[in-house]
Amino acid sequence: MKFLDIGEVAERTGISPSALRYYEEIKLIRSVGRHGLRRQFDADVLLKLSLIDLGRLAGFSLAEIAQMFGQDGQLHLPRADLHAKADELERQIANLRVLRDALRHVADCSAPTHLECPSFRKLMKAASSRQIADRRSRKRAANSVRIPHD
Amino acid sequence: MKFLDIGEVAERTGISPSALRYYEEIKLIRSVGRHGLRRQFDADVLLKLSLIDLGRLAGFSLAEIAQMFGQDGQLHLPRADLHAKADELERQIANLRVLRDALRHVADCSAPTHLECPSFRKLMKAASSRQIADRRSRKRAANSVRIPHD
DNA sequence: CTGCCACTTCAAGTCAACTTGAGGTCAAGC
DNA sequence: GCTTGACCTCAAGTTGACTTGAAGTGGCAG
Repeated sequence: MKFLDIGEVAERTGISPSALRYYEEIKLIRSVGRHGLRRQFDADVLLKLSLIDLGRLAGFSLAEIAQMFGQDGQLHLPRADLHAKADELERQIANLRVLRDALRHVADCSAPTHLECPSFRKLMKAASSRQIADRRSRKRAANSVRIPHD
Repeated sequence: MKFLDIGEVAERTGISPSALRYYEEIKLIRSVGRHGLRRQFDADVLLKLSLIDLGRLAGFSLAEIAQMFGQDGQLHLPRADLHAKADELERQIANLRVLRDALRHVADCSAPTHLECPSFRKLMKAASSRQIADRRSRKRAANSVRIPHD
């Protein structure tokens, strides 16, 4: 079988070796064994790292991501939770769209002071109510996360 | 005029007083003066904080956000830069959509091991090539950011 | 058999973004 | 005039996610 050295994994994923060691230390990924001293990774770690990277991009912490993978390493969460996460992403996407639109607006409308431009304020107003709601639900979520003892 | 105490700003935005002081310290926001010891904020800081929060959600660092506001405190960047930021957001939104779809897929398709489900792998494959490109462009962006000395 | 070099460990350092704590101030209400 | 409570400063601490550095190891090419 063809296993991967840490260097190869690093190169293929763009994640540094030290980060990969760190990920293994916190049990986010697993190496399948050693060749001499060297960790050997199974090729499917690449897929997992894609997923991890995607999760980080989405603003999840490594701890949250670790939770999404069960302790067996498979993606494995109650359906309801997965849909909840997806909904959370949905809201975040909406927020990003607001920000994107705001940036485009600023680039194009270029009134002297945007904080006073009515259509800009309107854009922001719509966003800010949602933001506060998000923040509250995030807090709730954070509080409700009970990390099971190892 | 009706100015706002830090406590009121905190309550209306959901951002803690200590965070607000920190934001002021790094010159991300400004108070208009003092009432005794107490900072007084103009009401428009609320809008600015909305924008800041939105930016953070989008994954920008406070330093990056500070750059988007000029040193005069107004949103004020060359058009091209704004559009570039917007494009970056666009890509990020696309990534989030992939993640969202991946989560929904896992919730619904529930094959025993997702890492082997072909439609799932396909989803990931599409994402991972983009991720690596993103990472590279981020690196470039980070390197090209030269913080002007105060 | 000898080097080389990509790996290894472990402790400590770094950075962003805050939070916490100790000790102080001051305007407003009683 | 005194208390109260929301603010203040400043230094130090915290958390997450790594990075860096020093000192060591071991498979493999020559």
